[in-house]
Amino acid sequence: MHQLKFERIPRATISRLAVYVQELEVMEQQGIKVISSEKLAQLCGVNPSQIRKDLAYFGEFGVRGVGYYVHELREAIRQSLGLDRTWNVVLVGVGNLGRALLRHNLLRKRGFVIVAAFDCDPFKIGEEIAGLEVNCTSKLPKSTRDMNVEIGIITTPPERAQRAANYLMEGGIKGIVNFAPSRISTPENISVEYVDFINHMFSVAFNITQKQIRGLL
Amino acid sequence: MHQLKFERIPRATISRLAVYVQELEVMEQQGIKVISSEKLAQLCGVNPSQIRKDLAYFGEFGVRGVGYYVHELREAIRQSLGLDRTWNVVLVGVGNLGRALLRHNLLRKRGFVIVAAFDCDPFKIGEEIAGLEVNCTSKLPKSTRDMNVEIGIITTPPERAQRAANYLMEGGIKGIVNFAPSRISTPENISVEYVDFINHMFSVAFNITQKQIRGLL
DNA sequence: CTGCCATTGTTAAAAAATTCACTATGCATC
DNA sequence: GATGCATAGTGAATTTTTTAACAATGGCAG
Ligand SMILES: NC(=O)c1ccc[n+]([C@@H]2O[C@H](COP(=O)([O-])OP(=O)(O)OC[C@H]3O[C@@H](n4cnc5c(N)ncnc54)[C@H](O)[C@@H]3O)[C@@H](O)[C@H]2O)c1
Ligand SMILES: NC(=O)c1ccc[n+]([C@@H]2O[C@H](COP(=O)([O-])OP(=O)(O)OC[C@H]3O[C@@H](n4cnc5c(N)ncnc54)[C@H](O)[C@@H]3O)[C@@H](O)[C@H]2O)c1
Repeated sequence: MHQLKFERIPRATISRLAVYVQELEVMEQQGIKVISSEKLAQLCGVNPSQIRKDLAYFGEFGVRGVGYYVHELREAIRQSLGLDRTWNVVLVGVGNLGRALLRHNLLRKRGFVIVAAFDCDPFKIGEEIAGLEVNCTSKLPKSTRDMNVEIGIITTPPERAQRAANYLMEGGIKGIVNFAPSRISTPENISVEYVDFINHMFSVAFNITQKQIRGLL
Repeated sequence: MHQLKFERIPRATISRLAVYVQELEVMEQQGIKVISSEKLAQLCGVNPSQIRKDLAYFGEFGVRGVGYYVHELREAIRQSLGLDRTWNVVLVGVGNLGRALLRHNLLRKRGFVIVAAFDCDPFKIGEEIAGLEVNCTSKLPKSTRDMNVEIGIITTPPERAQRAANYLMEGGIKGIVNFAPSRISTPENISVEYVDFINHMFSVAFNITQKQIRGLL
């Protein structure tokens, strides 16, 4: 009776589901078999209703009076999000951050496999990082088509992000995760996400300032 | 008549303000002197009312019939957020990501100065990165107090994040930006922000999947 | 097999955030 | 100095998201 809802799913829900998955994995490692929304909520720093609601978008995964089976819930979320498969990814801009991401194993663990890396700097082309050779950006469109890549990661300087995005789109990419602090323009059918860490710095600074101001009153 | 409002300011507003600042800086470099909420909204991918509302939390910065003076608006936002000063920051966990952040100059440009870096790996201690010597984590609490550090960045593996946070709190830190994918527990008076990039990967993957499902119907 | 307990799934209420629509006002022009 | 125009500021309406409350139900004890 549930199976597929046509409600729009809030962006914030996806964000939280990522957190749930992470916490569930830790529990699984610790051998915890069952968890209630109450306890999970506590660990994730959210409201228990919120968890039940988030999950309700996708189906019924719990057992009333018992809770959620940790392993099954994790699997259910992964499936719901379309993460129960491998996604081919390319990375554009092999600088400090690009290298860190290439060497990072969490992506692969989640099914995102970086199959190629590109840079426009001749000194970087040919270099090998994490078992991957850096290629010239001009080869990007053909490579991504040949390798059936669906997602592109941009880690170029901000003023180059649009150019990188254009290459990716030329290569038939369907989604972009942009780490550069600049907006890019793309047609409607491309999903774009911006990873911005400076806003978190702003937020912490602002909160500290606020508390100090409040404290003075 | 405005000066200080006691409304709670939405987290999302701060996030957008960071985007506005970035776009305003680009305009300033291009020599653009004045911008309307309409145009800025277009560049930032938001609604013009949203911009006016966001700014209204802090004051009146525009000129009716004209728009906003780019430089003044940028300054006004920076001031409103408490970014018109220098923030001393320390970083814990000098791995791939930690190094990338240490070498990154956007932080400094925004007034966040990393004054010390710590790691527990004896092979890393003593190494110099971006003009900063890596110190032993055991020295962290004393150092942060001595250097008047207010913000800590965590880039350790997730299972070490809590420990890193404890050291930071021992050092009298007021806010934490955690790049590790694990929740940390802290007393109320510490501001914590989680930088999570995997949820953006999830989101793009999910959106692509959704579109494909929709397309089939 | 019955009834109780715990905890989910869900509906309703509340709160928060966004967008709209309009009012106010600074600036330029005549 | 008055008039028109463009655009900011703002209160109200709308939409979205979160939280609370509770009815439904699986498991377990007796
Ligand atoms: N370093 C960090 O910790 C960090 C953190 C968050 C965000 N960022 C952002 O990520 C981006 C990269 O940061 P970084 O520190 O790695 O910078 P970087 O200068 O070290 O690396 C940028 C790389 O992109 C390459 N490049 C430039 N134009 C290109 C193009 N058109 N096509 C392909 N490659 C191109 C350069 O050759 C260079 O290798 C920046 O936008 C930065 O603001 C960095
Ligand atoms: N690499 C990336 O691109 C990336 C991106 C996003 C998030 N992250 C997250 O950031 C964190 C760091 O990632 P990484 O790739 O740099 O890992 P890494 O293993 O390269 O670096 C971790 C560093 O932390 C140090 N460390 C461990 N325990 C410590 C402790 N108790 N005190 C001080 N230092 C300690 C280690 O010695 C090591 O140098 C991880 O949690 C990762 O999930 C990484």
